[in-house]
Amino acid sequence: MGARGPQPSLTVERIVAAAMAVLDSGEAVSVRAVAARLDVQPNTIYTYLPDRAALHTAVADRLLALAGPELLTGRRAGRRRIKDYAVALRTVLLERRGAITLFHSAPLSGPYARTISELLLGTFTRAGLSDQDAVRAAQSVIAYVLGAIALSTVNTCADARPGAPLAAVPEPTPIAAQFHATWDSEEQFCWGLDRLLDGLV
Amino acid sequence: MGARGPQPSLTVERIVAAAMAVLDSGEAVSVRAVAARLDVQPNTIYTYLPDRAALHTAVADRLLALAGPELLTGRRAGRRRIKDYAVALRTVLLERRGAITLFHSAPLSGPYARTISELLLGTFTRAGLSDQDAVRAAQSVIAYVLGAIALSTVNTCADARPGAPLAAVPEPTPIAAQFHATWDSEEQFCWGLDRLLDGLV
DNA sequence: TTCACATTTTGCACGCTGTACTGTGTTGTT
DNA sequence: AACAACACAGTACAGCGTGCAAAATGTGAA
Repeated sequence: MGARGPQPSLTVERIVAAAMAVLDSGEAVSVRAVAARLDVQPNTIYTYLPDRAALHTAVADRLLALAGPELLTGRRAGRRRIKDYAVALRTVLLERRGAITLFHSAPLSGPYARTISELLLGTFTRAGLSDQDAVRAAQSVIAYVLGAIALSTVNTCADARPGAPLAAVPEPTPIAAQFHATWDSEEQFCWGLDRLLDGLV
Repeated sequence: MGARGPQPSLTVERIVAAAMAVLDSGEAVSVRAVAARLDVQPNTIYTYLPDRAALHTAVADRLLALAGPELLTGRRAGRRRIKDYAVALRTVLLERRGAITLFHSAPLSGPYARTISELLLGTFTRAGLSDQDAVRAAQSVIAYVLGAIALSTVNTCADARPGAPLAAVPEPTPIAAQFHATWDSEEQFCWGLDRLLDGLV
């Protein structure tokens, strides 16, 4: 039965690994860049993955795994577990330029994404929330975490630009200056996450 | 002094308006699409804006304005104002495919972004928060709102794809099915925002 | 052993993107 | 009238995702 034709030279696994290498090297995760790293024509990728979005989904899933889903298990308090994983994910994503954008061009449908959803849901139901509220809580946490990371990268990448601000901007209030200076602080990230969790559990 | 050379045929204002028209028509906001709508060569845009990121920043700022910053003022409770504006922004961004992505490729440095920052900060300080906590609270709210909208669009756009899931996925728990079905619900959005605000004020 | 066929991989191509460079024409200032 | 500043077009390049046809390659059946 089955496998006629030349032996496949790649696997999805190897493609994702190459994509991770591309990401680590600072380049964008394009189909062509990944193919080049595998010494293969770009089209070959399409034998294993339907399109670029699938590639992005797979890499995003790998990043979720890299952050260490095991942090979401164990005997510590559920709240502590969530914070640990969120901080680890933040680190993983901020260390790689362009990593967070993968989450915007591809759905969270990979196996690790599902695992993490389940773990989050379990944590919240064990904390006493109803099924529906657990769903809402988990989605809220994910929204906050990914949103915060996205804003942090967007605003820190941009401050390198000296550019003219398009329109005359009035004096930034002292408090507003502080506002724009602290986007990428881990402490800020944790503070907001703690306040959200205050409302959840 | 000043304006030598031929009279400019465009303004940043007209460019942003054209970009909004492009966005409303469902196309992506590319330099070329905007230029085409203005019956102008793509390069002409660069006379008025330094690069694509600046265009995106300007359009993102316009979207923030379209949501109605006046919702953030007035005599109603601060919490209510925040919720009203967040819901309006959500609607504005979800109505336009690709709108949220503008916030990921461009910094929030436009005048309306600053205005909204100030209004948020004012709301939180008036609620009794210290300057530092107001900064943190405002950033947290922005992170949640933009993150939730991003996840909502990513996951609803993707469900249209029938595609193979890359790897054998086990039975989705009933609760997990619910999880993936409610990404784009306004009620879910408000619930999470309420919980966050519970922790903030 | 030979043939047919399924399957991978390639080569080529198309249309799209952002944007750098060069030249041309218009304008206000000297 | 000459000049300098400026807007704009034309051309071009390198990159992107990906569709399609042909070639290479291996296995199962005859």
